[in-house]
Amino acid sequence: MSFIPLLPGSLSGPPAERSDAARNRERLLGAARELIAECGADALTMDRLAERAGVGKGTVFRRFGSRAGLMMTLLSDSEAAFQSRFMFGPPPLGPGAPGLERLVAFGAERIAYVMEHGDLARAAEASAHSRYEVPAAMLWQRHIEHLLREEGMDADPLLMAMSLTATLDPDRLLHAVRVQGLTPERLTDSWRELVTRVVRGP
Amino acid sequence: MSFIPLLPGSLSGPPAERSDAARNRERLLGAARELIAECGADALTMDRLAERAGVGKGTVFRRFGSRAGLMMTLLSDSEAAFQSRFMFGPPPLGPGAPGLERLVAFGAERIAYVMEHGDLARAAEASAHSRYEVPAAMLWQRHIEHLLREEGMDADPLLMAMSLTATLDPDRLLHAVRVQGLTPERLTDSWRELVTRVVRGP
DNA sequence: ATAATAATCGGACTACGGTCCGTTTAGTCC
DNA sequence: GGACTAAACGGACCGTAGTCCGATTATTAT
Repeated sequence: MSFIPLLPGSLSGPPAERSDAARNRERLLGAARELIAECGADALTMDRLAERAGVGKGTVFRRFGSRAGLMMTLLSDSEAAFQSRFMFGPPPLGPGAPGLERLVAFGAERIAYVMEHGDLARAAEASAHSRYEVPAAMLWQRHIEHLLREEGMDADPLLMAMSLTATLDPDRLLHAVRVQGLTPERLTDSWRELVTRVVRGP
Repeated sequence: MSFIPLLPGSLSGPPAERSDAARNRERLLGAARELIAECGADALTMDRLAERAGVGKGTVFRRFGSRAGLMMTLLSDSEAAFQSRFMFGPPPLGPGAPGLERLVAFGAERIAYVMEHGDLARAAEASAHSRYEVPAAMLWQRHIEHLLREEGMDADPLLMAMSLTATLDPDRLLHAVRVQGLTPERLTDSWRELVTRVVRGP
């Protein structure tokens, strides 16, 4: 018998997850990916998901809280990868390059990210209350603010970061590309112009 | 008998509105204003509105198409006033002032507008499909684009206008003020900084 | 006035996100 | 193994936006 639990057991974290709960979470994530592959993220309803996964509707909501929460869970891997790239990865996205170059790279990567995971990202932030309190969104904004300060931005970096973040909103970007027919390259070029002008004061 | 109809009759416009339809539209608008005055725009549901106005639910939707359409109708007066102010009114908002000053004034007025009609504006653009194809929003964006060109903006004025428009999104502005506790003055100052930097290239 | 017609009306109906609560079951302690 | 407890389960239920279609009514021509 071991007195010391060998791995994530009862050490201060949430009291672990019951086995049936874990099993159902996997089932649900699998079913969600299937449905999205078949019909797209927009067509995924919580009822269909529950049916496909063979669980009750209540279970879906207990696991993910809301439709947006489910979408965030589905995105969490690529989201975490993105975060670690701009926080710890190689320049110009990661630390080591000048702030302006990092800002440009950040926008470019973010636009590419939205082009790839667009519908999911949109669905993930389409929550009724507060699309702006999603931890990921707050992190991006603080990151932009940090880079602005690093570049000597004197005029209210918080609000400048907010404006720049608004430019990268998935909903807007997807509309620009899918409805207006603009190319991602053009969006990226415009982002470069924008941040350059904002950083270099008038 | 008169061969020529004396007023808005059958002259090319929509074939006029039946009297009961007009009466019901007035009833509905009145009831909507009452409900909003009592409980706020967010608490206005189409069922309650129909009940208060004493009409069927179908009538509400035939008149306004959707909840967002109703909100747009409620806003149309102040919206039209705003539009004519920045298109034909006195400087610095209207023509006569330099483009940059007009841009600054536009943002300031828009922020004030959102502070006053915020919930309505948010509800009006919260339509499922395409919040960006609302005629009013497209007009603002083209106006900003026009002012940018006037100031000699060389770098993709259309997308720069899109970014600036994103900054003025009612949802974001309301969140900044009501949740984050920022003051409208601070938003206005930041807008001034932003457009100044964007217009004066690097 | 009457009939014909086309628009309007009303409310039952659907789809969806989200909640609630009585029932079941996994983990634990004896 | 058996009893106990807290968590998980499931699906009935709710509120809401939006649709549909048979019944109604304003309007116009005769």
